[in-house]
Amino acid sequence: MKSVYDVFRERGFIEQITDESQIRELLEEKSVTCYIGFDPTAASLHIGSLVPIMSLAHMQRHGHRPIALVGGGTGLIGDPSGKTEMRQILTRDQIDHNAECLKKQLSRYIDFREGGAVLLNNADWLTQLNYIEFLRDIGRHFSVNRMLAAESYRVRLEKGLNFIEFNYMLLQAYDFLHLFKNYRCQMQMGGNDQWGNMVAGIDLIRRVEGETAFSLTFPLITTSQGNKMGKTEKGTIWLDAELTSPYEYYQYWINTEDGDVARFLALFTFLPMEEIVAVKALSDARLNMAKAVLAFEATKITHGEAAAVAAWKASAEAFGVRPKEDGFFPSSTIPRSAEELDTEAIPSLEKSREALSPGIPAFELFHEAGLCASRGEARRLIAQGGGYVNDRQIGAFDEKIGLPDADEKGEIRLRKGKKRYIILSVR
RNA sequence: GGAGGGGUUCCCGAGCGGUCAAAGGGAGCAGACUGUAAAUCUGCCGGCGAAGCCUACGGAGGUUCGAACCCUCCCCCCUCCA
Repeated sequence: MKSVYDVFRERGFIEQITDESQIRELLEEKSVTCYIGFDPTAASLHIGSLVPIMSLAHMQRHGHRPIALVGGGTGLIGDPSGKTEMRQILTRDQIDHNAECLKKQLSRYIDFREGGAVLLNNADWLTQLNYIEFLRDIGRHFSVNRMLAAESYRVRLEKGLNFIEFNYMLLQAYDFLHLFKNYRCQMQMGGNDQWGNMVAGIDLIRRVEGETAFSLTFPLITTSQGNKMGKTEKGTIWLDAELTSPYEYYQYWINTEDGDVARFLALFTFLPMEEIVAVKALSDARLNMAKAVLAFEATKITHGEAAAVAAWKASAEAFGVRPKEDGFFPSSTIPRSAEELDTEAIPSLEKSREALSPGIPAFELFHEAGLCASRGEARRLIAQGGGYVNDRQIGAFDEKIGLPDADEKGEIRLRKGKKRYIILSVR
């Protein structure tokens, strides 16, 4: 059986790693406890956290013990990076609330039940620290000279760095030490920007405990366009179904750029690599089959099978079914035939008969349906030919939309451009 | 604490008394082309609207017929000196 190390390697999870051969051996031979920190700055995680999440899931699947660490302590100080943003000082209550939400969310991917993964909040120990003690016990192990030489600080030294930010490394290193002592956590994983902090933690553990710990960083995942993942017109793609519906989530993935499909399948699904490799042989429109599989599997992991099927049905209804060739991704549970498609998962809006019978000007409807941010935008959109009713281009911005436009199911399909649908149903 | 430089529309960044809803770029949206891809070209890109009005250039006042642009105070950021 493949070790989780091999899995990380072949699926593209590894950017940097401290001691490759030792880590490989360790992961092959025994159950290892590892941790990743998550910032509780919001009540939901987004796509940017998916790589860390998937890595923890892989760890658990291979018999290791993941710790998801919510950064409640650092959240109390406020993440000082990013000078344009106000330092958001979250209250303990907010942090606790967010931590609860994150736990619930992470439970979809990782099993936190007894004996499984562990969820911790570093506020539990960081807020208990005594400054003088901390300086004497921990601070003395850190060389300022060395910290200043670190790559992660060098950039900041030109732009300005305040003391809180400078301390961040110590706190994170202390977290690692704490987990090492109390949970025998030997490995930290995280984004590549965390490398310096992780190494500081390893260093601290060596100095205080005289033992060796490890770290592994993930590459910063960008699209082949060089963009950060998870940003669209509507903003962040969240993992919470309330914030980003499964349908939208599915749509995000199915719109993956050609060059990213195989890489994303490896990172964001559990499908076997042997099947993913086959994608490389696909090109042009046939590659779209793989995008559908990616979208389906990714949606399934985050929102469950039923939601994924609903998103698939709605997408197939709106955009047409993408054929799957026989033997294509046998491990995927994506629907293979299009029997009953429906539009249930497509965002919808209800309107009463009375409201619709006189007809509503198209631009007002587009605005109200949330397809356009303002009436002005809706006017422009329609004037430029980007507004459609039931796949018919709307001629004038104030064209009346009403009951005659409804089909036998009492549905009117509003569309913005090629991709965004809203179903208006007559109540 | 002292000296200097800054805070402009989603981001970067011009503007430095009227012609400024504010150049240019990026992002975004739409159209054409397509494969719900990319690239390319074109148009749009504060709100409400028929002219016009309203809200915007860190905050609060002031000078002016008129201020993003001048003055005063305040807040924040950066650089150098202590």
